[in-house]
Amino acid sequence: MSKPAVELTESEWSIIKAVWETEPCTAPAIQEKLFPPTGWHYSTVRTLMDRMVTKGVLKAKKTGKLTIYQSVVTRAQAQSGELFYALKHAFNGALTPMVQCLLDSRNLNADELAELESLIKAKKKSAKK
Amino acid sequence: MSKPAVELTESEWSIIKAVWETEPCTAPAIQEKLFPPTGWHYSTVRTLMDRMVTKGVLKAKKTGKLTIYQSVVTRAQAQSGELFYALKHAFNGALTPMVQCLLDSRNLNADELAELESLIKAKKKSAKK
DNA sequence: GCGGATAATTTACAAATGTAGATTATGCGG
DNA sequence: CCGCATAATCTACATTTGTAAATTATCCGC
Repeated sequence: MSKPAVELTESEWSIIKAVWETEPCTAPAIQEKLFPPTGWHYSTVRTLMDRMVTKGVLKAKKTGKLTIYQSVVTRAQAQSGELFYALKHAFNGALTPMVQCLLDSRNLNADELAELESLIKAKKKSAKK
Repeated sequence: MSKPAVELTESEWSIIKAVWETEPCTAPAIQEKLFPPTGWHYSTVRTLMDRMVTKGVLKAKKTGKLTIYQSVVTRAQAQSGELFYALKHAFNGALTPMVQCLLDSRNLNADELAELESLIKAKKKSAKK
């Protein structure tokens, strides 16, 4: 029952996003992929990834000389974790103010607003069972 | 133009929330208020608050032997910062998936959904100018 | 079987964060 | 004016995070 609540640092987010796009994958592959935006060297990436294995957000399996990594948490889980963190700390768990803040802090055009509206409509429907 | 993007740790969130409720206030007052939930001692609270002054999220003014603290960032600013952080890292800046995740990860009842809907309606109206 | 290329391992170190004890200063009530 | 209660300051230390160099292991092609 208990979902240990995924919490990722900024660097870890970079890593896990790259992993999701490539897994199963090796550290060198991730390093190469992340080098342009981050400039991280291999040992940096490797250290981060191994720490993430320790934390249980990635898993590693050794095959010959290569270590193959995979994610343990899904993107949705990690997203939820991040969102809950914000909801809990910044909004004391209150959803409406959070959405209000979202609406206020970005300049949404009519299309976007319409899209959000339809998301809610859809949710209403599915909840009504 | 530049809003330096407020970023708070979990402990800092606790502190600043207490400050918002009490300011202007002293460190002992905040410590007392936070002791029940956190168990933090005076020096802990004090250290955190002084670090937050350094970061520019609180300001302090000495009056006699007392140091009086006030927030520099508003609740709304801090909330935006937290939300943006999540939006940027977990959702690559895409609003719709974020809202989708919000809708999915909590069991919202019809009332709540209606409330969200009306928030959006209101926003549409104000945006249409 | 050997040398390179590639990957892994080990070790390091600074900054940030979480937590607080020990020491010192200070204002107020008697 | 002195002692006490309270607050402040200073110092400390462990853990986590960010970053990486140096060293070592290992496979693959020649």
